[in-house]
Amino acid sequence: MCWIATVDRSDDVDDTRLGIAPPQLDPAARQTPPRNAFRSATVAKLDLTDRSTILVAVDTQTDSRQRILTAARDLIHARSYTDVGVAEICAQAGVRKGSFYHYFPSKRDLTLAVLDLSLAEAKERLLDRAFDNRLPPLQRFDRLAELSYELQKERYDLTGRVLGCPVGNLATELATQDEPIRVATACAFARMQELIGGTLAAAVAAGELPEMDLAATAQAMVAYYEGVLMLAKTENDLEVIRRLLPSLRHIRVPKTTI
Amino acid sequence: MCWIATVDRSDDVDDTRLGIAPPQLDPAARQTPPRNAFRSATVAKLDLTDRSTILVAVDTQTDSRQRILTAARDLIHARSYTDVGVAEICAQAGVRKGSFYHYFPSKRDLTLAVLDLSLAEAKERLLDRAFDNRLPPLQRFDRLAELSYELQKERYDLTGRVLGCPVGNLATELATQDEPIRVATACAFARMQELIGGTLAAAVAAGELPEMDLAATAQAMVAYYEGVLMLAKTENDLEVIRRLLPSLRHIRVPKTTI
DNA sequence: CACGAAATTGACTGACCAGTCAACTAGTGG
DNA sequence: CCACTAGTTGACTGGTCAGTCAATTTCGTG
Repeated sequence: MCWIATVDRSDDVDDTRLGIAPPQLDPAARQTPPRNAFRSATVAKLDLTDRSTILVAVDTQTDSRQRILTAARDLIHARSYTDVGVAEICAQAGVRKGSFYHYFPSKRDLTLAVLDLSLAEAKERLLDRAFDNRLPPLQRFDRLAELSYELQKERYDLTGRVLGCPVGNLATELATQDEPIRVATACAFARMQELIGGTLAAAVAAGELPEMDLAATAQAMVAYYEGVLMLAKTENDLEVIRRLLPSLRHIRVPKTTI
Repeated sequence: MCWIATVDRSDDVDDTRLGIAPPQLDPAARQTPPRNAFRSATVAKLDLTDRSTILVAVDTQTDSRQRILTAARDLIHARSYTDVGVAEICAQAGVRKGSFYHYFPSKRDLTLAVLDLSLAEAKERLLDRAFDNRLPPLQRFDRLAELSYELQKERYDLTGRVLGCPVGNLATELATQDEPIRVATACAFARMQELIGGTLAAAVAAGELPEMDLAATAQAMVAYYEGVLMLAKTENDLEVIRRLLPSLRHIRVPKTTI
């Protein structure tokens, strides 16, 4: 669904990607915005040669789903899955319960979607930046430690608490009770392990690190990473991260010799 | 409250400590056991010179409190604090709700008592045995890894699940929401850190380990330990413990040089 | 026996839980 | 106008929650 509006050129409009192909835009469409329309605006610079305005394509799809997701992500991260109810999530998202169940069949499905969202965010803001191939292998661990500290600090500044790792928190709370969530969190850890394993392999190939059990060392690093965040959360002290996480680079599991 | 009974000497009676001082024992007390009395027996070897029996002092205090404690310990360890209700704990303990609140003012107070119980058990079955002064320092970490595996296996054989560390589980779930529990779990971690720190100091003094930041290394080891248990729980795989935990001995945080 | 203390019971309180679903609203196209 | 689709509402269902507390039972002592 699409709607077109003209926006004065002086408006501060962000030039973002167009979610809808130009042929579907109808310049003659009505100009009154539908309910909630401006929540998901995307901008299309079309023909500007004889216009003084920018045409804006507005995706009328509501953003209720997204609001539910982000509300759930924040509440569950700050507390726990079981402690945060659907009613509270709806209240924070500004929707009613029926809307919630329109978008998510169950609380668990919402939480699996929250996990996907958290992973996407961690990928963009943490993993891709830390494990950038342009960085020397060992420096990636330092980068990981720095970025992790910064992200935890961000939440701390908002909430007054060290919140720990959203994946680790959910795994710890639910692994014994909810198999799909256990599997999803285990997959998340496995992905992080792969990234670390790739870095370790590069470092060994470059002669920067000695031979070792790569898979086990990568997994041990994931364990250490999660453990440090757990301790920082328990102490409610960001300095625990700063003090302990840089030593991630020294974690080693030697090859087993029979 | 105390009651005395004579027990035939051939009975297999454990020689344990006496909770009640001898002058309070009345040899003429009646010999019929009160309700639930045998649940909390303590043994007193008194005057045996002209007797063929052992006198047993039986504490008549009911064991309802203890049953509530152990029920809560098992349920909360297997699931989570928020997910286990008071009603369910009472059902498993075989008491009614009023009894629960007779012994514990609140669910949180129960959980603090559960933490104390878990710590006492960990001290007896894990920490005192692993950190036995008769063991060479580095062997203590190996012993810690072995015993931890055995204890987790014990729960796994009963429940079909790797349950993780009860302290770490509670910390992760509740640190941001319940200050007394956060503090209690932080204290538990600090105690483990002290034991480890003492072992590290001994190893450094014996020339078995190089200089390092002792406090940070001990804390890093606690983090690694907890992280490994979390991963094993997430994977629901005891072998994760076997593969990763022995490397605990290699964790190092060097002294910071300015 | 009587009495006081300890222990137990369980109905009750006010609140919250995940999920259901008929009714309604909004938008689009014919 | 109507039909259809997408989205929203919120009362309802059957259940659970932590905690309260008067009544009852049990225990120990004199």
